[in-house]
Amino acid sequence: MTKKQQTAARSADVARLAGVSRSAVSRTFTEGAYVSDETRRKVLEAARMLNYSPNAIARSLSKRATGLVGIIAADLYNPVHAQMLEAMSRSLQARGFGIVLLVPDTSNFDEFIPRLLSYQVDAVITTVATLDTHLPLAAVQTGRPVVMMQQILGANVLNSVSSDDYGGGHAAGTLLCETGHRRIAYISGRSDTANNRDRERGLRDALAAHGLAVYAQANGLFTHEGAMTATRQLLSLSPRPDAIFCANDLMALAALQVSRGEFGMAVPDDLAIVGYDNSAPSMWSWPALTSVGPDMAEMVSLTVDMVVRKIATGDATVEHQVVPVRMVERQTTRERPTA
Amino acid sequence: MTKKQQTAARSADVARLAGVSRSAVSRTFTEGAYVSDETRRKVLEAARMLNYSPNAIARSLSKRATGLVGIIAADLYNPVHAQMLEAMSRSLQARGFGIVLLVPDTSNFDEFIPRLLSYQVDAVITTVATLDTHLPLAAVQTGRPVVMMQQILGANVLNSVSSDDYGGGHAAGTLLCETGHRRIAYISGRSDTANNRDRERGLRDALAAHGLAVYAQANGLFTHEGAMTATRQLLSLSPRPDAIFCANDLMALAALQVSRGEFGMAVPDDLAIVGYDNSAPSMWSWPALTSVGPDMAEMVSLTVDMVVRKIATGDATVEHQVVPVRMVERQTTRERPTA
DNA sequence: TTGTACGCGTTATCAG
DNA sequence: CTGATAACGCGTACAA
Repeated sequence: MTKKQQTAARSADVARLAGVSRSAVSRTFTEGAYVSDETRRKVLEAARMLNYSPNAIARSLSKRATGLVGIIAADLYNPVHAQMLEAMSRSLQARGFGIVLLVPDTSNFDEFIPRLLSYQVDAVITTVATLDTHLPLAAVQTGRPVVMMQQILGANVLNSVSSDDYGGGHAAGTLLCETGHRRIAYISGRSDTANNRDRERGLRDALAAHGLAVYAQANGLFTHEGAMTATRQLLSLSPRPDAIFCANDLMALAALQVSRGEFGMAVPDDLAIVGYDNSAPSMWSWPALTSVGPDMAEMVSLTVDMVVRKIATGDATVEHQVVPVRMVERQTTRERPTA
Repeated sequence: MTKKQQTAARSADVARLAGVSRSAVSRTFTEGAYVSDETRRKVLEAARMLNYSPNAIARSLSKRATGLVGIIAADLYNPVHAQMLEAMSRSLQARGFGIVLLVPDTSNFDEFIPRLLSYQVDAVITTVATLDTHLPLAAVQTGRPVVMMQQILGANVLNSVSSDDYGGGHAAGTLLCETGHRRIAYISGRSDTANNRDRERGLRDALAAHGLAVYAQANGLFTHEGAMTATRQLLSLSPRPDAIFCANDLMALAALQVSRGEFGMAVPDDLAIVGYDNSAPSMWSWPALTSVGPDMAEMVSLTVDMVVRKIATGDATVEHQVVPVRMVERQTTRERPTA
């Protein structure tokens, strides 16, 4: 049919076929440039025939902007991260940006950032809570906007859009107190994260307001496996806790599994469980998991807005946005007594 | 400390500082090029001082290769897709490639492929099972390697690395028959996918070999919500099925939830459930889900090998790789009688 | 409105 | 082994 096009058509080819200059072709494919309708028509016609589309790489070199946003993501086995990545990608794409994905490997973190930057991404978004601060900082030094979707300990000089971890922990503690629990345990996440620190603080303050302290605590490292061990520890206490708050849903599912499967406990009658993130799997378990978490769509929307704005304006001020969280009561907690 | 570098250093800057030519700088940063140790040392020194790293965009333009691989992914809420994306990214990065992620939106599928191609990716990998065939075909027309990690109906002209769906369905059917089930139901996935077609065929053939037919069937569309409805339908039959095979894990979790939560059934005593994919959540439920699925690492490895090889050699022959599946018996099926 | 000429930052080629 | 010079494909003053 068409001739075997070993090499793609360039703007020069289109120009020749349309009988115009290369500039005319360029302008036709540039938003808001002066081209007569007649010229534009001829160019588009020729472009269609040659199956031409502008080379974004060359365009980037000339415009000194790539229209690419770098996303640093990891732990995609955690549904909340996967969901965030997908939503972010959709939103960015809808705004005309492309995405360069970077999945850092714990071994060679440092090699990757330079590589990401070498692709001249216009901005960087990161969703990893345990990043070394010097990585995003390296990106910042190049003058690119960097937005973190997790607070990173000691990285206050970076833009961030995070959720109200303190409020979330507080809400969980309050719910458990108000539904009559007295021995409330906590399965924490990695202690080097602001997420864990703030959720824990919120929990403690809520319990204190009800005259309680955390009954017991174990570190689940944000992983399912870690939380299985942690749950076994906590449930070996005597008397057992009557409620567990977990710093994420993955760990709460582990607590559910262990308490029912290994200890034969009834949930929520013997043990109430509250997770964090309000991720999809919290709806998939039985009983379905009570969980507190942010409006993900809102977080993504704020982040993308911020990034796009900073790219456009070059605004270099540091901003911190915090989105509120919402408690979603499902089946792993008792119903609140009607006031 | 360092002077505010509004604009990044270029190779010319390094060359000037090192007292050499731009070519020398280029060669220093090019694998296996002739540079004297002395020159290299001077260049690296200057580069370090200026915090220089080569501009990959400019390099791409000149080399006519970007080192970028496009990945088309979607449905990241499905853990198996998220896991695959992460593993693929890691593997590709380890091989020196960067990743351009594309999350197609059902509305404007067609706009995205050209955009992906405009970034001159060296190859395209797709994990979406319901892609329109003309999209990957468009990529193929540009001469780039395209590898699909799902068989797409009617796309035999595209390279593929897929798992043995027929064998998986067959294994599930066989297991259920051998553990004494007689009323085996099937919750299918989207009927426009090869995945669903082959898993179903495998199931039917396995049952037939035991003198059975599928007791009942409902379409769960590969989604959790769809499967909840499907499960309700199936369990409303009288007599009820005594086993359900689901075309993915998400749907199996829904079956588990509904059968226990809404119908008060015991699993696996009243009802056996088998999922597909052997994804992470299959280990998180209680009882843990019996599931059949491929070795994901193997699939990723084969895919990346194929892509890298085809990029390097320009080999345009079409290949189909099929990786075997493995049945992982957990707690939602009875133990096999000891032979 | 159109075309010319130059620049974007790098690599490949080819003399030295 | 090194350095000048020409691509790579496109955007954009500038002059027409």
